[in-house]
Formats: sequence, structure tokens, C-alpha cells
Amino acid sequence: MATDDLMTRALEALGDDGPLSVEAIHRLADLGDLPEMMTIAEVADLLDISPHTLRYYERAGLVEVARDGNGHRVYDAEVVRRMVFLTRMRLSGMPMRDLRHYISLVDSGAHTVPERLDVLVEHRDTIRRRIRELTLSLTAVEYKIATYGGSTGPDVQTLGTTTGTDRMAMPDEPLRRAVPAE
Amino acid sequence: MATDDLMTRALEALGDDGPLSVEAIHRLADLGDLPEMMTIAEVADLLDISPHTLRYYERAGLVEVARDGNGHRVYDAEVVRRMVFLTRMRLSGMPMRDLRHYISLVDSGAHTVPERLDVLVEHRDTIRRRIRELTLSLTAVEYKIATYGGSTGPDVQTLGTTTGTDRMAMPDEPLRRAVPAE
DNA sequence: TTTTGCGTTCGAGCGCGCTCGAAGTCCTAG
DNA sequence: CTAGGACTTCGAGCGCGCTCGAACGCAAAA
Repeated sequence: MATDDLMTRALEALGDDGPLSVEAIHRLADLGDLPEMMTIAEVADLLDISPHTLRYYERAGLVEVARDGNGHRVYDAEVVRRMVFLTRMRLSGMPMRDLRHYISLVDSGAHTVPERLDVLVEHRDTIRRRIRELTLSLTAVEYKIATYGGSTGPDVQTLGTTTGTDRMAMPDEPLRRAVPAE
Repeated sequence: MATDDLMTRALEALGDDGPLSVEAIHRLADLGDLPEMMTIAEVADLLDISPHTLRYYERAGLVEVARDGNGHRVYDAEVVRRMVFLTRMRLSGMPMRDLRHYISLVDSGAHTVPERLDVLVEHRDTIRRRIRELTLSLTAVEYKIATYGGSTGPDVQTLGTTTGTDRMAMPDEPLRRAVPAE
């Protein structure tokens, strides 16, 4: 029940807009058919980040990666999974510092699970807040586009609409520009 | 129709979570009962940013603000409206550089309206994309919280649930930790 | 008259998250 | 034998958006 619901919502979230969705779905679902060993280039490719960044994360203490005989990094499945996690959290806006904290909890044993949950829950709330903020901004921008006579609706009325009172936010000029200067 | 719809969505967006919402609604709606003249401190207060930042935006060429006899900044209603706009756009993640561009369009006359719309539409799409990303991340985090036995559902099962196959993303440890080290 | 307080300018500094380049090692293909 | 390419470490640099502090000006209150 819960899982199905989540999946449904994930798919809904994807909805329109092709390319990003495919990639996103891929990342959301595909784990398990991971190669046993991967090179830095392969992992970078998988996560769509640069090898530079991967090394940087390692330097930052977020993962430890084994080396082969030549001193080259060897990413095993577990490490790759962690990298996937880290990348995902970064993408959702969690700062490195928090990630470091979380990782240190993970590395210090199962008894830190409650504290890890605290971190996750807090981050969840942060994401929710951010989504709400963005939704609000989106509304405002859409409104402005609409009153500008933008491409939101079918009938485009350029200027004139904007001479009236801008009762809702998003002002810059179209008010007061009854007789433009140009 | 369109306006009502937008307003509805804005209110929906606020929904839960008190303090932020009140503030947000305030910002979304309240414009028009602006004082004719405001000091930097008042504007800073209104926008909930520091006077430092306000001066910084000015230095960055986003607004020009008049001075009084003492060389102190005097924000008139128009400038304040622009500041509100700028702040809102910043909050929604538009980079300063784009804002500078937009402002330069505004300042160069009504004939730039189409180009301004382009900017707005593009930004709208950016916000939408970001919301989609965040929604996805949110789902993933919620899933992880759930499988951890977090506070998402009513019945909390700590550990044990997490021993199974993590079919969906977000792995770090709870797998493979059948016999924890600690 | 001195102090308090709010403002000014200017330039430097900071935190974050990369991003890059130099210099070196090693393996493989031509 | 040599050239190319993928990797390594290390440290520096960068873009962004503030954020701060020093040194100063002016005006009303103590």
C-alpha cells in the first residue's frame, strides 16, 4: 500500500517533460544490477557527475574507495550505492556538512539509526518547505506572465492588460508605463 | 477564471505549516498600501533581508535609489515594488545575472516586453523543473524514512524491515547490516 | 557637549561546492 | 620505442551571493 502509493506519486511527479524523467526514473529504480567493480569514469558516467567531483567527495570524507594495484580507484557495489545516495541527497539540496554528519552516523553503527532518522526527517521537511516556496514563486511568475499577456493562455494581449492595478505581487514596470518612454 | 485558479493554487500551496505561510501570503498579496517613502531599515524589515544585502543589490546595478539631504537612501513605492520583485525572484532561484538582464530590459522601454516574457517563461520552466526534481527527492527520502521504520506511518518498526531487498534507491547501510558491528 | 544611533562608502573576506591544471605513473596500441 | 590515454595527488582558483568591518557623517537625546 505505502510503496505503491509512493511509486504512483513518483511517476506522477515525472509526468510531463521527457528527457529528465527517463533519467530520473532510471535513477529512482535501477539499483541491484550494479557491476561488482567499477572505475571512476564509469561511476561518474552513471551518476552524471565528473570524476573530479567524485574525488572531491572522497577527499571530503563522504566515502572511502579502495585502490587496485596501480593505485586506481575501484568502486564496488556498496560504495556505488553510497555514491548514489550522496548524489541524490546533494541534488535535493542537502549540504555537504549534513551529509558528512549522516555518513559519520552510518559508519558508527546501527545504534545511530534513530539519529539518522532525525536527520532524514528534518531534511524531508526542508524539501517540503522548499517545494512550497517554489510553488508559490511559480504561481507568482505565472501570474505575471499572464498579466503581461504571456504565452500562458491562448489569447495573447500584449500590454494594456498591465495598465490596471497589479493587485497581486510581481511588479516591475508595466504599471505606470501607460505612455512608454521609448 | 485564470486568476481565481491561480489564487486557489497559491492558497493550496500554503496549506500546512503556519509561520512561513502567513509571511508568504503577506508577501504574495500585500502591495499597494506601501508608504510613499521608506528608509533602508524599513525596507530591509519588509523584505526580511539585511540592509547590507539591499545595498549590495544596488551596487550590483539592480536598482537605483534616491538619497535625502544626508545622503541616506530613500526608497519610494516604485523602488520598493522593484525590490519586492527582485527578492521574490531571488528566492525562487533566479541568479543575479539573469535578474540584471531582466532589469536592463525593463529599463530600456516597453519594446522589450516580448524579450522579458521570454525570460519569465524560461524561469517558470526552471522552477517547474526544480519542483519536479524536489518532488522526486522527497519521495525517495520518504521511502527511506518508511523503510527505516520512521515516523511516516503510524506503526513504527525499527530495523528489521530494512533487512529485505531495497528495491528502490536510497541505500546506505540498513541492507547488509543483518549483524551490526557495534 | 557628548553620546547614541542610524545611516553612509569602500573594500575585503567568507562559505559553499565544485573545477581545473600541473606533474607524475602506468598500461596498451602502433 | 614511442605516443596516447586513463588514471593518480596536490593545491590553487573560481563563481556566486552575500556578509562584515572600518572609518566616517549627521542629528536628536541625555
